[in-house]
Amino acid sequence: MATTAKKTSRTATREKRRQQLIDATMKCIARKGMGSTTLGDVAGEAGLSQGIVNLHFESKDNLLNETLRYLADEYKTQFSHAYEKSGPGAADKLHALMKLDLSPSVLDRRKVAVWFAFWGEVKSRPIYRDICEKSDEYYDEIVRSLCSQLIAEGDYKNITALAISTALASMTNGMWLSCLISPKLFDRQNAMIAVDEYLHSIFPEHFPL
Amino acid sequence: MATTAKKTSRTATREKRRQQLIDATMKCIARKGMGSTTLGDVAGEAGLSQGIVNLHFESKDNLLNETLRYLADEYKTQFSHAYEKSGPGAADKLHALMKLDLSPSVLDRRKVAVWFAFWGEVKSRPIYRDICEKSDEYYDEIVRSLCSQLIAEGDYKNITALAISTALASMTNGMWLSCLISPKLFDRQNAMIAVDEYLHSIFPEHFPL
Amino acid sequence: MATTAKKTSRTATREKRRQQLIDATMKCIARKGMGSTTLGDVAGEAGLSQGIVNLHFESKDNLLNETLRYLADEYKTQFSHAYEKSGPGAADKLHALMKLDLSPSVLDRRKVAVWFAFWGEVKSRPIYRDICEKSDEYYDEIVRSLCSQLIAEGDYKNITALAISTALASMTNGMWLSCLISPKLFDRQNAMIAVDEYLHSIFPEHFPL
Amino acid sequence: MATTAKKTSRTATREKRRQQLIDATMKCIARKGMGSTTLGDVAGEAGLSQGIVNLHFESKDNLLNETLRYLADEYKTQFSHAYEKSGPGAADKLHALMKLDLSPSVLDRRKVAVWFAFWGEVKSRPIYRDICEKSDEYYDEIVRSLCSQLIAEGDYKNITALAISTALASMTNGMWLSCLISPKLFDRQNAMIAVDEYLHSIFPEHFPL
DNA sequence: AATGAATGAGCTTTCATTCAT
DNA sequence: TATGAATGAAAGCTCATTCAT
Repeated sequence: MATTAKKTSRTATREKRRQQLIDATMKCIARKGMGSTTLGDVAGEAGLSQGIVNLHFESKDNLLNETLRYLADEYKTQFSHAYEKSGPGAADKLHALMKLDLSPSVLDRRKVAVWFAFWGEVKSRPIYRDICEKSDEYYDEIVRSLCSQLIAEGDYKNITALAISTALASMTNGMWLSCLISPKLFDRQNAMIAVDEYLHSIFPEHFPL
Repeated sequence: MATTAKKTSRTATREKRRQQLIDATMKCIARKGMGSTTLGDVAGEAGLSQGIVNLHFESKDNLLNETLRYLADEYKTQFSHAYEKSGPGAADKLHALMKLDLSPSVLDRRKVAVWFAFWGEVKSRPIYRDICEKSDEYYDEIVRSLCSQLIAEGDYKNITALAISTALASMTNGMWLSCLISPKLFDRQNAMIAVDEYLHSIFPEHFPL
Repeated sequence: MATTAKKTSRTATREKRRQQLIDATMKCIARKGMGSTTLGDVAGEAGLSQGIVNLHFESKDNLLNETLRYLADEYKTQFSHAYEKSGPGAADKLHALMKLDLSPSVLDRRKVAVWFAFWGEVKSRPIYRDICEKSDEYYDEIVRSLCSQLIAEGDYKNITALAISTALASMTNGMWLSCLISPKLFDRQNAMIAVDEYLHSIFPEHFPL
Repeated sequence: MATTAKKTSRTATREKRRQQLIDATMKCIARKGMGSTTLGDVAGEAGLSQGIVNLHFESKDNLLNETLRYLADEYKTQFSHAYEKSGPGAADKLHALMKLDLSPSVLDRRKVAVWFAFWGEVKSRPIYRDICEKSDEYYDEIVRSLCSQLIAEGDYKNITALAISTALASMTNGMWLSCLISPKLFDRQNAMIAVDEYLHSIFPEHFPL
């Protein structure tokens, strides 16, 4: 049953409007870049009027903060989901997480562009850093813990969970950059192969070819 | 060669000014971010007057293009230098290149911030993409060729040079991101260890522990 | 008279709302100044919703006009009351009126601030001028007539009622300004003394020390 | 000799530009009121472009502050001048000061409108209050001191210098209001007569009719 | 009658660019 | 070549007003 059926543009839940504007913001950033995205662009993209963003977000800065927060939350949700839904073993989970990072829903060039747009301002905007750092910490910790489990389970010597989780996280992020810069050249499959080979070479027992 | 010989004081000055302004631009971008860097900031950072940038670069867009070009050239120079100066073997060279990417002169948070600032606009500025892509291609090709050599030399099966070079390049780029976002947590040594472990696991003969 | 009799609850409500909004307007003007008072502020001060002012006053201009009219009416009421209630002689009445102008109910810094806020726009808003002028004329005429009476009654030479009423009216208005600008320094008693001394020096017979 | 003869509009002393803009600001405030004066109006009045005010004053607030400061300084200058130039006796000086307050150069309706525009915001803008208060204190002190001198010189009993100076200062300020509100009715001569009569009634020896 | 989300004109402010010196 | 005052387009933001509920 249609929840509340067709609503006119004048009435929408506060939350819905905010989400609509955040979506529009991401679209604009992906298309025009962060520096060239104006509140007018965002409003236009959402099919609403000039003042709408300030009405719902107070300021452009706040809109961008919220957009980044949404981006991080959204990723976290997918991450948690992938973690939960995957097979019970640490290897299954680790693989699922790597796969997620290279899946079309995450590694979408437009979405990646938005991430990079924010990363590009991280140094000069402490609040972006805070949000990204918190997000990364959460992610790193889980990956590291999975690596620790694998090390404990297998006969792996001379490797540290920290080094591996660092390598893995870095690798996928670096691949996002490749996708951004050389979309033509970038090959999702090859990327996945590179990850798989890495996993195999480190944890041959858990990740046979 | 004549070009590097004595230049007339006039062109020397001109070139010097441009470099001075590019340096100022990078400093500003690192400190304030790309979006907040104005031509006034750049001129001020260089200790010169308002109109100076337009005088030497015509437009802001052009200044930024030239700055990115400089950044890419500078990296290329260091890259070539590391390549030439390193031991004769492919393994030596590969290791030297990886080391370079994590060396303080390249992996400097301020410099990384500038790279990310440009990457953040790559999607919306084809010219940035062109510059970055060209740079990456050059780099990837050399790394891939080194990997190919190692594969040919050693008894490595089931691995492709492409996957490895992809992994390696991605890994260091991803590490730059960690340095940017979590400078406190980021550990250059651990990063190097992660790379070394990876190289060892892939090419155990060439990279013994 | 029917008008002041029982009103229908609807019109009563309507009148009450308008008064409530006028009161809120004066509070806002006193606190934030005329230039910074928004309809949102007024509605908020009244504990009502955004659109309420336009509903009851059509426009902001109209609200301000009505507020000034109310201010003038309110003063006129107090003025008339002071006039009627005071002793029968012209001297009594004149004194009562002067006293009123310096009484806490009239010379209240917040209220004075509102008067000055409107006076500040008098030059550019003919309607404000009209309202103020009408009010002043009424007031001046009565004071002048009282002065005339005193001159007729006493042995005062060489003075004109016009000059005196001008001086008196100006004096109290000027004192309002002192209260506005130097509330700490301003002394209501000293102000009254100044007026009394003036009256005594002009009309020694009617205003003995 | 022409100082620097005709200059183009593009080049003017910083100080001159600022003054030009302050003049334009006063004109605009007098004509349109403070609330309706935009930076565009001011720039237009000065025959310059949009951004000019922010270039020279940083912000609108600052422009207004500086305008009030100028207004106060200008008055102080005229005041000091009148004080110095007048006859040696306290009576001469006092009379000169009163006359100044009613002279066309001070009591000009446009200028008065500007004063009232600022006074209208005094309550809500502490900085305006500061400026006005400082100005008033200076003025009051001199007038009071002149009154004290007259009291000492003459055979005047039962009057305090404070009460008189309060009355005098208030009177002229109040007359400004009359001029603002009822320019048609307001009569400079009658105003001066009112002041003179007052002075005569208080200090008959010093101010004979 | 009352609400409050939405509008859009108009404001202040910023800043790349121009240009007289 | 360099300066820096001036320009003016464009941005973010405010707010009186409208209107569906």
